[in-house]
Amino acid sequence: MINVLIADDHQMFIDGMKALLRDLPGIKVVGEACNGKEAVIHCQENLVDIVIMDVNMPEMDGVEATKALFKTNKNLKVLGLSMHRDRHFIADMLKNGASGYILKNTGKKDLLDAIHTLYKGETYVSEEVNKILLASFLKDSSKYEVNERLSERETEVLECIAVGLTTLEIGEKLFISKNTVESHRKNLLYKLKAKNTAELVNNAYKRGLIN
Amino acid sequence: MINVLIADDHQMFIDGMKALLRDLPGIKVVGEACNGKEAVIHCQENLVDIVIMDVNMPEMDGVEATKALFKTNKNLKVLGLSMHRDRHFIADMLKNGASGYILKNTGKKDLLDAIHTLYKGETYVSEEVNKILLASFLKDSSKYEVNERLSERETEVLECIAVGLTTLEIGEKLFISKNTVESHRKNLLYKLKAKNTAELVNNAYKRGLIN
DNA sequence: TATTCAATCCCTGAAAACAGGGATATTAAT
DNA sequence: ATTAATATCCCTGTTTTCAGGGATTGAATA
Repeated sequence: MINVLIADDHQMFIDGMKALLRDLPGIKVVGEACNGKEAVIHCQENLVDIVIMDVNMPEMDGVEATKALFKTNKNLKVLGLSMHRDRHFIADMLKNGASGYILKNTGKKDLLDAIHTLYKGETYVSEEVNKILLASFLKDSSKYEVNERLSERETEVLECIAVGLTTLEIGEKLFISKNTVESHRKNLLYKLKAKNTAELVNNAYKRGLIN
Repeated sequence: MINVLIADDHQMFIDGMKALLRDLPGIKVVGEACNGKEAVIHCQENLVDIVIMDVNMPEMDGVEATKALFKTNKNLKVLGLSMHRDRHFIADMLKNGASGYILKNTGKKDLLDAIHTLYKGETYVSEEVNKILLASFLKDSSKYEVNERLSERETEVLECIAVGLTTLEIGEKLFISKNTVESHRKNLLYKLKAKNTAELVNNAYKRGLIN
């Protein structure tokens, strides 16, 4: 019997997934969580084999939750799940201990394949995810890799930018000079490969850095 | 027997929903659609009582699809569905013929309540949706209402802004003068109540105008 | 028919963002 | 001990956006 936990911030998705897995032999949904924190707590207190983990969640996102889970329990398998076909999420999840990744626009078959593959101790990525990873690899292999993970400060600045604050206003709010904010801005543009503020916010959404 | 069609752009959500409704007496999922266009076509060719319609979809969104469906078949009931708790979507759906609305963060119970209520010919909005509508009503009742619906052109410009094009570049791409683009920009800022480009993109995402 | 609305075009001046340098202190990792 | 990353601060000049006017056309609607 494979014990599965579902972590997603949309109850209806959880309910649907539970119904999907309900009648399947060998699979049992033993719990649900609407954010990363709940997922981690549940796994510490109960026996869970596989966590189906959405990446974008409030409180604690899927990447952080996976990292936390992997630290305490190496036997636990995490299956990453997201709407966005963004390579950074996929890479972050796999780097931090996830054993598989599928997109929400793939269907039931891929999900079941993934669960069974993970339970055997192997890695599963759906066909589309594989393409994304391959394309990403080919593009980056020759160049030096930029650390696209944002620092705490950068994330703060990003959030301020998104709600419409100007550089000066952000400086006042965070008690730093406007020059500093401009530096963070530059680094954000670089890291998120954006040409201007509009694209910055757009890319931040695409990567789920804002919700 | 209630014949249900599910329209959502995420296959996994459709599969989950199908599983959820599978074993229920009196309900039968007779079809699925991954965009508004498919939903409309399916309803023209098959007998459908209720369409569970996601708002954010490619090709043709839920609002447009509902409008189209309502023109040809008044007996058909549409249940609006979205992740975002944005009052504009809810209002747009209900104004254009939807008989109910629920959010994806509500669970199975609300969904079933909604389906049965709609089938009886009544209107259903979940508790949370009701709160949103009430708050919206209280806020707007005294003021004149701004038509926040974007024109086609404005939507085009919005999309260009989001991918990082400048006013000049947008003008070149859409074969209009930069002055015209600036006008659209101004109207967009006004309609989406944004102070600048960053907040504009942010609000557009929050309302699901970009995906 | 009159009016409203979308879409187009035009202008100016101020504010903000962007490109592009450079610099220092602290901390964490190699 | 050195390096790398983070966070901080500074400057200049150019480009872009924003706020604020105004105007015309055509289509749809009341």
